[in-house]
Amino acid sequence: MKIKSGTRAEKLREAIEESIATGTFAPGMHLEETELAQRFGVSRTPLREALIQLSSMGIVVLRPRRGAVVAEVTPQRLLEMFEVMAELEAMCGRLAARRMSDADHAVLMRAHMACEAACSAQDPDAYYHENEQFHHAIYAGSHSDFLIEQTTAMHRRLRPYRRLQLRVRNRLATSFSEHNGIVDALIAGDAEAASERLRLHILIQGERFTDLLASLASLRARSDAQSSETPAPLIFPS
Amino acid sequence: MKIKSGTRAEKLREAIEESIATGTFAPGMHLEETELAQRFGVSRTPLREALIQLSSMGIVVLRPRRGAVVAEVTPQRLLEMFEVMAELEAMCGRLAARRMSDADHAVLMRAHMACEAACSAQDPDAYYHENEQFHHAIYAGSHSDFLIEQTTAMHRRLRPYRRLQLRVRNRLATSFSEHNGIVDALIAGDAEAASERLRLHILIQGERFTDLLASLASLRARSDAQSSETPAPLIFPS
DNA sequence: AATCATTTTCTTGTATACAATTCTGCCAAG
DNA sequence: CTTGGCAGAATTGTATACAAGAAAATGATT
Repeated sequence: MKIKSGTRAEKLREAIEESIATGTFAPGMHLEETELAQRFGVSRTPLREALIQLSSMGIVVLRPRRGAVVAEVTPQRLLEMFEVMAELEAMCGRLAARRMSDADHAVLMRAHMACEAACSAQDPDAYYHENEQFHHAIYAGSHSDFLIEQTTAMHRRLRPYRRLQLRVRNRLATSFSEHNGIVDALIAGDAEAASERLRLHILIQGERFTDLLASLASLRARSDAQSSETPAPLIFPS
Repeated sequence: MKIKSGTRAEKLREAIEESIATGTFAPGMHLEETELAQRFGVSRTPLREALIQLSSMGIVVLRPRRGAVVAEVTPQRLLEMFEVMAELEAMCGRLAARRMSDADHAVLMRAHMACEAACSAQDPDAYYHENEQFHHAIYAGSHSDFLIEQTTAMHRRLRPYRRLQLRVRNRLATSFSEHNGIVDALIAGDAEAASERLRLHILIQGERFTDLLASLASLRARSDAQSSETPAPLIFPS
């Protein structure tokens, strides 16, 4: 059992991050320090520190003397994020194929089986969770601490989008079948196959998701008449 | 001419970053808020905000209630950082080979020529600067804003190590000859060649540098007798 | 009526004051 | 000599107060 590590700024960061991920704070929304501080029952000092952290993570944009706004993510940018993610995961896979121990394999297989169960049960929420374990097992298998950190951070940043993705028709079964190929390559120690299959696994998610967002955006644009100055449509899961 | 954008926390971050890069603040050193605030002539508030930013960048480690220390980078970790950097640059190269416009090519060639001049003049400082322009031209050529951001951030983080690297014998000439191959692949639009050559270009730097550090570390270990608890040798350019 | 200048208000940036926790040094007991 | 606990000091975390810049509102001028 882990004791929570205090420092309100830390908890605030998580709370605000959550609010953004769930759409309570919509993209483009202006985050006023005084108002947020009141809402969370703290002073402005820890709140500012939380905002600075979120800014470093790219989740909010902090312009000097002009306050903080929730970062807006265009479909184009989201695609670029998934492309980078695909490259990082591919790298994890390449190293993991060469470096995973028997114990690592066991952890991977356990996560893989759990994915299979969730897939059979048609349970997207369970699959979402087990899928995270599965991918993290691969990151860990790379045995490169720095790579693990970078990839985990990126994974976290894309989390809300991934989650939405799993709800589209047949995605669970397709995803699991892709996992099968990835596991085979990793167990066989085939670095190039593991790398390439992971890259595709992620790229496909990104492309599908970007398509989804683009169609949503065009739908919205049609209903919005001519809303004057929104240079790039703001997109985020509900 | 650009006006500097106020906010002391921002300037503080740069100042501290510089002090760490130049070794004034050595790895493992405890950064005391009150003392630093006095030294820079500001209060603790903007100083803390600067430390939080540096923590997000991985340059300092911030443990709750226990203060900030300059991050220690082991040779192992440094190698891992260069490996990730190599992958990012390779990705930039792959995209750039397909996407660079004539204008992009012109910018690249200008930087390449400047590198050649610095190389001929045996001027490491000039080469260091032109080399940055050269690599940034490739990042920009990828036309992926997110990738450009990530790669630039990583480049910045490795900057002090790169700089030291350029002083080893013949490295300038070797580096420039590698640049030649990269430019050829980019102009020819050969994505795989550009990607692979960039990956090697960076990996070689990382490996050489890690070797250098490891030998320095073992030298130090020998002279240090048995210094009790330094689990990983702290490494940073002077 | 529209536009520009000015003043007012509001928000952010910084400093200081206070609270809470951790580290240090000392003393005592084993 | 070591170990354990207990003040005291020192340092970090948070709140509040103040300063400075930006947005908003007001009024004067064309």
